[in-house]
Amino acid sequence: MLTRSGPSPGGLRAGPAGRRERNKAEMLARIKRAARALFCRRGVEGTTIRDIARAADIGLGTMFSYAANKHELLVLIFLDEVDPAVDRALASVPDRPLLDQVIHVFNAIVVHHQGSPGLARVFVKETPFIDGRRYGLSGFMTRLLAGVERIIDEAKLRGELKADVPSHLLARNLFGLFFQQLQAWLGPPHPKRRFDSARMREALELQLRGLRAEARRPRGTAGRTRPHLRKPEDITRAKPRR
Amino acid sequence: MLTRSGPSPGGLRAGPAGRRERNKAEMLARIKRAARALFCRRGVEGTTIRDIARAADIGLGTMFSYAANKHELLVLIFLDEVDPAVDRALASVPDRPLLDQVIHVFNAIVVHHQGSPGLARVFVKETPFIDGRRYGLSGFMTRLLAGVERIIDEAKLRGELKADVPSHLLARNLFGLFFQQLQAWLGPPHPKRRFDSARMREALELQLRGLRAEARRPRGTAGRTRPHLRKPEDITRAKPRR
DNA sequence: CCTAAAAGATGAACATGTTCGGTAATGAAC
DNA sequence: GTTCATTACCGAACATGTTCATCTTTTAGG
Repeated sequence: MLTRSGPSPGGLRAGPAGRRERNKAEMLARIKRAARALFCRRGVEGTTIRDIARAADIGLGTMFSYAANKHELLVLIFLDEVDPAVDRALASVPDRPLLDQVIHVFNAIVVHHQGSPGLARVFVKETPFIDGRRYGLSGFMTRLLAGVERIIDEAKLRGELKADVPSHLLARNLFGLFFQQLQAWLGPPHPKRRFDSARMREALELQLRGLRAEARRPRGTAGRTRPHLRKPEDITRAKPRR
Repeated sequence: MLTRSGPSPGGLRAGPAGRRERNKAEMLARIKRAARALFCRRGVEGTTIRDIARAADIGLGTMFSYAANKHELLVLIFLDEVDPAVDRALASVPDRPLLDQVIHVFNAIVVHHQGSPGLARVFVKETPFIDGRRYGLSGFMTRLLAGVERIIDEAKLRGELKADVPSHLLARNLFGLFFQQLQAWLGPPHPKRRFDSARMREALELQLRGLRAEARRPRGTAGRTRPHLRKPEDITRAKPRR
């Protein structure tokens, strides 16, 4: 191994966290970078662990002390990107009806996945089946659901939603319906089809229907508190076409 | 291969569907029988394709002309059992509120899966990600959703549900919420936990809330058309405890 | 009956994920 | 500075899913 040079003769062992820690962190970063590049270029199944090890200049066996297996490695990488994307979305919830707000959050995930459907497919397949405590997936899910729950609570406060709706349960249901859409999109071996955001909106809308507060409505327009400002599809992303 | 004897000297080539067809069907049956037994005894991951081939007295390569891979073989087997179970459930929907009826159908799947959670785990994981057209999975899903839709329509007819609720969409949502519960049950690597039917009921109940018709109600008990006859949990299974 | 083409079955060979016993680097104790 | 225990790293060896060139059986045609 020429690149990973010797014990670095003199200076910089002053690192505060110890050489070992730093090496480990750097190595994990190198693995993730190499894996991400290869996964993107050749797909998940088209990439062997040997490829990743070679690209990261790391022994084959070492890979397995950083990720239990190939698929979990992908989850690890994806979470690194999805997690801040969701945080950003939660921090930028628009001032609109609850349905649009929830879709805004879920859309952060959809948009990210659209960048690499092949990888997202594996991610969505593996996510419910890995040990949540590892890789902070459990924390991610908790934060996401808590965020949705907060949005719901705020909708209650501004009188858009009935107060007796259990927020936690509703958050879980909404996410579940969203995840169903994700699976329907990425599940079948059609890497082509686009995510059907109109259909997701329908599904979420149906869950919300009847839960809306009925006070202060001028007429009887099916319970909607205020009118939508755009057509349903437009919320997806800036992209003006379609 | 001694058992699969020679060209059977004289008689029984009179088979109406041709020897070839019959052999193929019989072979598939043999594969499924052997695979099911081994999967049950040693688990999916603990069973190799070589094991199955040996048990079924079939060449290794032959396996792959009957099922594209090991997991799809499991789906094939499971569908054989789940499909009639669901049909039976759809044919025996009790005369009760919509929620109980839907749970009755979904419960057929839960009960079946409880018999072998290890296999069910793989089944639930793979199901959304295989080609639906193969193995009749697509037909199964269509029939299941159509059945739920029919139940919903009947609920509309007897005035339990608002007439403007899109039945098809509601059926999909209810199934999606059910499937989420399945994944939550079988997904994490805890083969122990039992299916949380109370939680499923909550989730489905929340989807149904507010969709119920409001006419003919004697008082204002949250829109329920008629009272439940038992406590919610009891619908799950005969088991009186809990 | 004989022959040829088509369909099916087969297992050796291959590819790749994963394990594990051995080796080297690191940090602590003295 | 030396010693020692701990941790990390490594890749050969293994296990197993999957492919494919070859052989066998079946069917159709003459």
